[in-house]
Amino acid sequence: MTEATYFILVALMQEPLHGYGIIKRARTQSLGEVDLAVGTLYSALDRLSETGWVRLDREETVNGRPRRYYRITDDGVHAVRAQAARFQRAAALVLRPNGVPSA
Amino acid sequence: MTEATYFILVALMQEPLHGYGIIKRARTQSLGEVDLAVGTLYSALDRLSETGWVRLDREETVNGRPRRYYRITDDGVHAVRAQAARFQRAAALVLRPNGVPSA
DNA sequence: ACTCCATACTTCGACGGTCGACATATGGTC
DNA sequence: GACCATATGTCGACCGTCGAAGTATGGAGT
Repeated sequence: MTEATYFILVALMQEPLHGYGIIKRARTQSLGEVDLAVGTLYSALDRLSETGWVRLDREETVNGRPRRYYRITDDGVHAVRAQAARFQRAAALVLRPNGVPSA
Repeated sequence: MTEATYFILVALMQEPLHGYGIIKRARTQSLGEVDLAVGTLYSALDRLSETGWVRLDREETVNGRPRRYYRITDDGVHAVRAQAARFQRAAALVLRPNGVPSA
């Protein structure tokens, strides 16, 4: 899972959001480190819909223009937790150099 | 920094290694999760040499064939520590949902 | 009024990194 | 003799990221 995908899923863990809302939440949650490009977001959202980690929650019409809200699925929650554990282990290799396999 | 780059740098933190040794160490350190493809490794090593995070340590000749050992630089150590901290924060968003910015 | 910015979705081409195959070579195991 | 581990390197294909352009509204500043 790429970092972009991870932060999209994390953003959706609290509540369903629309595309632009995901970009904003990822930015604040990463303390400004992750700034998703629109191209990255929408293509990632398409991919996530196909894999079933995210699905369309509802569609609103604001000012005559559609606003699509996405919701994370149970599979998505499972995937993001697994990735968090991988990040944790990867970080531990450097931050807590105990238990590092010597070979 | 990509995950491949991260695990290459982590592998080199203990001691200088040659290409194939990096692949093996990354595999054991990641508990089998990261299996660097040769194409990924050598192109990443070229990039890391250019950015100055890694440099050629020494060159041995074994069975008439060259064996190149790479060493991580101080800049490289700094970069990998910074990335470890980012991984830690990313993981904490999911594993310790305290202190998550609400907006 | 006009400009600029934030909000909001979509598409597209360029770019960068990853992957696996191929090439090449030796030594050990089955 | 076949196969695998060791070992370096190149190449094209593929996939994900990026930024720009297009489109559109509402609010703030000049």
